[in-house]
Amino acid sequence: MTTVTAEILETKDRIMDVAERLFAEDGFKATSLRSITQEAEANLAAVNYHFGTKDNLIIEVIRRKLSLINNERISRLSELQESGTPSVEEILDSFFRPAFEYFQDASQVHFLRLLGRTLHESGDFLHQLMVTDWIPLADAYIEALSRAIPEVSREDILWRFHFTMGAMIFTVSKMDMLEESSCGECQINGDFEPAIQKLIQYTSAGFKN
Amino acid sequence: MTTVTAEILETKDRIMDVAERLFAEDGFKATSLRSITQEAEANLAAVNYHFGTKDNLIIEVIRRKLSLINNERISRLSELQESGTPSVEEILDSFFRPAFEYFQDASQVHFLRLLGRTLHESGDFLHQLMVTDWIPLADAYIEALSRAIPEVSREDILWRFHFTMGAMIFTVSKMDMLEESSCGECQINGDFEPAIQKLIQYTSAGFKN
DNA sequence: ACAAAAATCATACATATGTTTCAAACGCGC
DNA sequence: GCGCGTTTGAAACATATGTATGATTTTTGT
Repeated sequence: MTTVTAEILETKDRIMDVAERLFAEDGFKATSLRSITQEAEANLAAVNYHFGTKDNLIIEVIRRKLSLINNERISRLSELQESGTPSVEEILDSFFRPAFEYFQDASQVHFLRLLGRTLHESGDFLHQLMVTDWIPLADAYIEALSRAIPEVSREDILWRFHFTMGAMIFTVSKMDMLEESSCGECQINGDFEPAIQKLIQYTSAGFKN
Repeated sequence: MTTVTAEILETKDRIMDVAERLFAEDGFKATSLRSITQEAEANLAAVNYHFGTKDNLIIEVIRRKLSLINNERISRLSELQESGTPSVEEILDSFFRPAFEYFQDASQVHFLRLLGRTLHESGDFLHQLMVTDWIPLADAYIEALSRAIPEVSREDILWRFHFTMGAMIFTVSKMDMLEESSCGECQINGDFEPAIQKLIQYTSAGFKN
């Protein structure tokens, strides 16, 4: 079956959706295939049928949306570079915004959280993702940033890019922390715009010394 | 036995040391008690005897050093505040430095990595640590930062403190990434001073807009 | 309508896990 | 040396896990 019924999602997609959320909430290792298939109303064997192994499942889960985000990043960065040398703010905007706004559906925040968690785990599957998906992207951005602030040494660019990743990842994966208790003022409510603005303001200031 | 033999560590300490490293390397859930006790040359039952449960083990592992770091932070912050209103740089220095330099032994970087990983996991034990150890500390620092830059709204202070945590955590838990491949220039070699300097420079610039 | 392919299902398998149990060994004060 | 609390030891328990296996149902192409 390759045609999609409008009402009911394919088993494969249901599994990926549930896996995405559960991996994000409880972590990769702590999430059992049984809890995934049960909630997805699929058979346990379905995950091995469609994905082979659990490792392959999370790889496909991450890649299906990360590739969209990263393609959008590259696309926007290229567009910026066509009309001159973009500013640090413009570069960072093209990096942050796709991650936040590509999925306006607030439920998709699970994916961002999963991404953040995964970057802090050291599984073998992560290394594969890094090499194929991350390093080329990072190189393009470091190059662009170097041109935007040539007075900053390449070593410092790398440090600050690293810091910036940390700020962004922590923000997306701990967004619920910001919404609760100690920070009643900063509500998100599915509107990421303030978060993006403040993140750009903070990180661009850090970049420009 | 409560007296410590100079040569040989107590079983309890050996278990904690190994657990700290393995939790940091592979994650909490992925690290089995058997792999810990085997490497610590202890019996499997020893962990349950000394710690009760696995959850309790990681709590004790984290707390034994985090409390030292946090006490040092509070101590340095208080000292700063005794002689006037400290600058953002001084405040952040008192926050970062204890985490990096409290353990000059380079092997203790495992603890920092564990701390970073743990903050991105959502176990029940984490919430307990947050309430008792983290929130009071964060409040003190947010208060100090508010006084250092009164022109910045409290909402922005919270956002920027959040970003700063992300930058720091990602740095300590991914320090090996900085040391390899894409960043041949930035070597650490057990000397955290450059990392601290660059982190302070970056985050203080972000704070001061 | 029918046969081939794709997908689903119940179930089994082998293993790994945290935890418990209870006996043996050990350390120390007397 | 002895007795007692503390610590270690080997093994068992109950359960959870990822994966594999065939049979069965559903879908698809013709």
